[in-house]
Amino acid sequence: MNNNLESLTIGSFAKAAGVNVETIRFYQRKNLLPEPNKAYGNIRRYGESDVARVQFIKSAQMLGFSLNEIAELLKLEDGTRCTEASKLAERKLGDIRAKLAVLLRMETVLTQLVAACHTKKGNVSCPLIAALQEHKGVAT
Amino acid sequence: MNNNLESLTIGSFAKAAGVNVETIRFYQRKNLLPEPNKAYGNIRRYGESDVARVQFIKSAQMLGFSLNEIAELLKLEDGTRCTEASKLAERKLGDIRAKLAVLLRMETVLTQLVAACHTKKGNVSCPLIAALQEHKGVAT
DNA sequence: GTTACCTCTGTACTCAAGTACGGAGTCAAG
DNA sequence: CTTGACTCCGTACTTGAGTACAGAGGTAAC
Repeated sequence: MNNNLESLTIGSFAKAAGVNVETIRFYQRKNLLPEPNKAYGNIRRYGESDVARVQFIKSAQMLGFSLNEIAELLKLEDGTRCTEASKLAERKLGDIRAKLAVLLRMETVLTQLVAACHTKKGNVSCPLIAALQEHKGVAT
Repeated sequence: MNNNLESLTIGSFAKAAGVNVETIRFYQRKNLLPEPNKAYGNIRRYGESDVARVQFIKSAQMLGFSLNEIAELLKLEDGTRCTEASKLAERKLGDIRAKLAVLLRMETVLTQLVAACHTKKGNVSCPLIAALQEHKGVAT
């Protein structure tokens, strides 16, 4: 199950990670993925950890992080020195908590909307925008 | 405080919403914003609700929603018929909860990382990727 | 030892989401 | 009634994130 040796060619790697081969190459050019040293025959091999890394990139993208920001996050994984890492982590935590707050508010409002629809069965409008504004009432 | 009349020209509107004038026009072309009927002199006027709408778009973008997806979310706000709205809301809730789950996991891991750095003051590496993988162990 | 299917490198194309710009019209102040 | 700042409309350019493709080489199976 934990087959950790570098055994995948770029094609099967891409398939395993659920992306295009060209995407892999693109990430390598961007230094989001290390270019593995090519064993004999000029052909590169990849392992499970590379697959996980690509999936992480994709998850983070879904959350609105750009590839540059993801590169920062990956620096944490890659074990930068501690002070530096912790600075970075704290900044990223800020971003993440801000996103969490907005998403949570969206979730609440949508849940209420769905509930309202189910009970009232009438025309309901959704104060989605207003709900997201609430926190702004505090300080402008 | 709640100055709700349509009083802003596109320039002040853009400034109030924190975006470029061209962005406003672009959103209008994309039907993310209604084009207000131009009063005399061929010049359009905007109100507070338009500002809120643009800010909503920007928030949702930060969270990884595309403009097309945001258009869907805005349909909810705009009071579509209830059955339809509730279907859409439930789908979007799914998206949002998935994002929440990932963000929460990121938050946990980063928090731990920061704590570890502060106490150990040594070299700590961050199992960020591994942490995001955990849920995948259940069903592949 | 050739055939079919891979990989490698590099360059070019695409698509979403803006940004910039040119030329014409508008408006408020001086 | 002109000047400066703003708006309108349309088209073109830019940037981020890939995708596609051409031409050359590798490789495993027949």
